[in-house]
Amino acid sequence: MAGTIKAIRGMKDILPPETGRWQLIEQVAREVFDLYGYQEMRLPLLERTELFARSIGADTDIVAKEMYTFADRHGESLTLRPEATAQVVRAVLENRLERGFWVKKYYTIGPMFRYERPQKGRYRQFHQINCEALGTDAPELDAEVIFLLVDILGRLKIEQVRLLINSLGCPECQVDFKARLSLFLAAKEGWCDDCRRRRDTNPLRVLDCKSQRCQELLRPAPMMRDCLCEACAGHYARVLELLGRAGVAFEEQPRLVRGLDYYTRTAFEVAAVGLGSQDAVAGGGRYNGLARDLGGPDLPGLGFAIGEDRLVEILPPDCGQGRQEKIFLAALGTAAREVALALLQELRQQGLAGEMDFDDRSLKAQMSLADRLGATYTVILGDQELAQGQATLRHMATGEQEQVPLPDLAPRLLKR
RNA sequence: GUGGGCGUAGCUCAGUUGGUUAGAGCACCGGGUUGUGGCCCCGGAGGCCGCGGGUUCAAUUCCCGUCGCUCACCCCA
Repeated sequence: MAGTIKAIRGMKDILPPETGRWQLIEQVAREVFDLYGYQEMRLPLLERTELFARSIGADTDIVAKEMYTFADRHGESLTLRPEATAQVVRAVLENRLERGFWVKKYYTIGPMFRYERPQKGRYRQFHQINCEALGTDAPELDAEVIFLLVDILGRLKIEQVRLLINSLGCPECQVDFKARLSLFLAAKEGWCDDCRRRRDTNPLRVLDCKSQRCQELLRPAPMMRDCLCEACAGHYARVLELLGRAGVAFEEQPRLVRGLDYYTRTAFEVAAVGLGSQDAVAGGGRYNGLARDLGGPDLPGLGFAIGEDRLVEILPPDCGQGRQEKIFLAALGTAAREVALALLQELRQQGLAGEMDFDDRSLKAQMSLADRLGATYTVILGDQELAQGQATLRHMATGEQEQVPLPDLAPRLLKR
């Protein structure tokens, strides 16, 4: 329609029946979170810009060119959240939730915003299911978080995914590694334009360049694995061991790096087929220094985000179709409508879904409506039925009909 | 930010080597059943052929621009 207002670029309406798939995903996720001891947080969409600049890293693509940032009416710089982790940590610190010796486990579900060029699986408003666990550096927690993620995907019958894992080490390992990597990169020629740029800005990113030429050149490059300090190496080995014992299939991906600066040690990603180039359905890792970077105490933690939009895409097609039993009341005339409305309310109070038409349509039209709404039974109430204190009950699939006394109708329908 | 592809009915798409009333399928509305849905048959409604400019006697068609969608790069979930 020309001239009508349309949704803005990169943002889309999520409509039925697709909303059923979203509900299913969230329902399963909530069940699993509950099983693992997680509680929900509902957080603001807006935060101070500084929160993201300090946590994600001022030089990252997200902060440097993808955030929806603006000044509010008092001139304060605000940003629509591009991710949730920084915000969860902020909320934990602000509300003093980090106190106590146990592990704090939170999840949050909602929209995130990044000003990127939209494409398949990538929107400017997208939705994440976020898991964060804080309070210990124990590798068992890394394993448990990954179990949780695998559990959600498994219950949703998501097939054909790969769990990629790596360790990014601690800041000390990273300094060592970056130095060695930079020397290596500088000593070689033939890098693509992007990588020549990244050589200076973010050498780690060269590692997962998709250019075949660059990957060739990288073959003899130093590996993060070889730069891990003893503690980090031990931590990583233990995580892999625990995953293996639990029978969780994973692939070590020594080149896996993350685009957010706060990650340390364990980093992982779930890649799916059938999503085009934006194939990361979930990603996460450890962020032991994040709380401190945000002015808080030393609070190790890790988490992940599931890209809900992408998950919906790869969910088996028959999922989330919510086939609710329902009845339709076809009433003819004002008096019948009144009786029908009362009956309908009674059925609904008892938990049986039902609908009726209010616009005095023909029986034919009402039958057609009943069919479209997917009614299993239609109750026909007209003058004839009313006069006899009965209603006609029609089973839609078979077409069988019978006369039922009005008082017996509700019990009859509810009993089946 | 860069590059490719595509914009015709609500949806999926034909079509016009530039020419008079622009088509199909699905969906929608009505009729075939004055109180009975689906299937079938018949009929109907629904289009500034994305927008602006140019070429031309004539543009939905060719050219330029623009906007939008889309895929890829980049980046990430």
